Amino acid sequence: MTPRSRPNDDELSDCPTPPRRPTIVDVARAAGVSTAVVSYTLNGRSGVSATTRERVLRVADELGWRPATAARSLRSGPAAAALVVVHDQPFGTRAAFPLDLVSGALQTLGPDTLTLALHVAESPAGAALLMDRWWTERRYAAFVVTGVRVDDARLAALRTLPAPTVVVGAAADGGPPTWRHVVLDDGEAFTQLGAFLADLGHRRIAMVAGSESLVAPVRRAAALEAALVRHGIQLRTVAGDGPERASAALRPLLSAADRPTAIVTDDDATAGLVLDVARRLGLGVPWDLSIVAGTDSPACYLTTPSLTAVPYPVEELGRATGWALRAVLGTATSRRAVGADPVGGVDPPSGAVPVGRLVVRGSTAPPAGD
Amino acid sequence: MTPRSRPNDDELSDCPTPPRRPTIVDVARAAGVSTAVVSYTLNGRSGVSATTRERVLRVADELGWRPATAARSLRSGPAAAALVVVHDQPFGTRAAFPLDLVSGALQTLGPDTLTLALHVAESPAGAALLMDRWWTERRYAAFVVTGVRVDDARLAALRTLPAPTVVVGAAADGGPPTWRHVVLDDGEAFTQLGAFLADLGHRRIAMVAGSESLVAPVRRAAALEAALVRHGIQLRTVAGDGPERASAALRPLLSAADRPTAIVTDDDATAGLVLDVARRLGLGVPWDLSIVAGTDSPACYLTTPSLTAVPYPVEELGRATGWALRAVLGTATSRRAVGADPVGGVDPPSGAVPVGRLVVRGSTAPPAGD
DNA sequence: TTGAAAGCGTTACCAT
DNA sequence: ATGGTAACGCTTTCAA
Repeated sequence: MTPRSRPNDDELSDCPTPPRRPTIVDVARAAGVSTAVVSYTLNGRSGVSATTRERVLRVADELGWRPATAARSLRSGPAAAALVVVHDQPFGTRAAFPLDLVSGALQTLGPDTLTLALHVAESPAGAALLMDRWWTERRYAAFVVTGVRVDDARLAALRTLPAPTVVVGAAADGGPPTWRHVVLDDGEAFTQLGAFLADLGHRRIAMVAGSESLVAPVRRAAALEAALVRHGIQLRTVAGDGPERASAALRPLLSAADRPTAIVTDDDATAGLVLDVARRLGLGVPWDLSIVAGTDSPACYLTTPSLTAVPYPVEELGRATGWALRAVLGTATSRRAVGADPVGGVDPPSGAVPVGRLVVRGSTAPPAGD
Repeated sequence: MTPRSRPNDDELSDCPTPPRRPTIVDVARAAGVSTAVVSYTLNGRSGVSATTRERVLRVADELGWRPATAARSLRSGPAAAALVVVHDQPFGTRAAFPLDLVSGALQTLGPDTLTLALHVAESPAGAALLMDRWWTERRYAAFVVTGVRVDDARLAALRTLPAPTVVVGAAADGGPPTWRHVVLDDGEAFTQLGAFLADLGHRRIAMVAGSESLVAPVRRAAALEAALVRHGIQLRTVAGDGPERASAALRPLLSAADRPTAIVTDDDATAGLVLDVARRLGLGVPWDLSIVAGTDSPACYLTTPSLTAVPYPVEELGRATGWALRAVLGTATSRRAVGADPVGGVDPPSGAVPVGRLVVRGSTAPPAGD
């Protein structure tokens, strides 16, 4: 019943060596069938009688058989995708984004279907280089790109490979047919935010913009500006990329006679900074100044007062990314079909991921003179 | 000169299909040598004449040859390690830790040598399951474990596999010979912190502890307590795992008549919370209350006043992790030798990673009655 | 329904 | 110094 471990195994030294993992050859021998039958069975394909299938599965289980990734990849191509995170600036508060995104993606990707690995690169160009290398080495079957830059070296590289790609948070279209876009409807959210501030009575509004090399912050600022214009308000924008630049810009802005009564930031950390600068200048929040963080996070309710913020549904973005990943691997010149059943909710991949309604906390109020 | 792409390629449909990547067979044919010579050349092994080597390298480069990961792994075992991050609670402020750690590890790991992938699991048990699976599937050659729990399912699993493992931030020893420990000398740092506070004149000191299921926070609290005992001070400790528990514990603590004059936290976010609660209670920081964050981060100088903090050298921890990874893969029943040259600094892997001196900012001062 | 055998791309051993 | 070739573990025709 117990098969000999290997035919060409030397008899002497099998005690100290760790026992070889069983292969389908072992399973086939133990089950008294050929390897083809085992392969068919283990991949759930038709053409195997029920009794044989059951016996093979039982034997495989008893032997503790597990597929060897490398052998499988050699024939069928890799069954993994990668997200290469660009580690430009030291990670700020939003640094958990990639981890949360992957966490969300796992909810729509079964753990068996397709695995999503995270890697780190120093720059977009470095990330592009890695993806190029890993694609030609057939290490990954697809890639996920987040934090898209204005002229992004990664997208340029992926376009020429061309590898199945999921682009998160950039434009809703473009790229080869093997690309999918996951978009966040933050334009809509910032439009609503504009209306919210205008309705509160604010007329002098400023935005501390995020990095102007990043696509999403630019889009968000534009959406807010457009919304305010519809209320006859002109948005003042100051550069806010990094704490130094932000506080340098904030001090004169908040000291001036016609200082804004409301300030919107692109991220949560900068909103905290605004709060700090305001306090140093003796401005009461929210009475003298309203503050809105453009990206909600746990840090937003740690401050005094807590910060009104635009939600940032990273997990849902991740779920959508999972769907998109299955889509590109279905579409693409893919080397292996993705598994059947989705794991998480039954959401079919719809349009943009909705942001949801502004989270109003203590940092916003009507302007003082109202 | 240009070799035919494949011998058994059908002649008709090679326009639309993406051209096959060249293999060493192609290189061998083009260079007029055998695949063995090509393999030896590309792996930089001796036994190939200089002229042949040069020709082979040139041809391989012209053809754009890249090794196929799967084929290589099939023979030599995987050349990648994985860090499975446990995503218990939503990632807070320290969430960037894994990313920064990997970033540091890349500095001692060449990109070609060994790649380090990041994955996410829902729980320690889930992570253990994944690592078990991926080890038996021969997907990864080694694993990195961070954020070690008191009874950690991951370590138990890794011990039985047994897989080469790098344990970051737990005890300095233990485990099979294929394990390496990367330890942070935060015990020393917290000892110094105790002396610092005592020297300032503080006598009533409290610590808002981190999660008691995590090894590192427990050790840090113990170090502080021991240091203070040597100064005749008894440390009061309150549970601080999560913002809710922390603020629930802080309010009565800071309202009491014998409230502490100094508070130490385990992490940065909790320190911000302490600052907030103190402010609401009308306590001036640092005059009425000194605050020290047990983990420095960019958030620590965003507050008013900025927070005195214990440094947290994650990148250096990462570099040490890189070294440890090379060590376990040298030691282990490893399936492939790790590459030769370290990339970053020439640091030989010494003892514990030093934390460095306390970063004194605005949140600490002698107690009021002094 | 099942078996035999040909790959997949690379490495390593044994001849030459 | 170089060539031939057998693994590595799995998938997938093609026959039986």
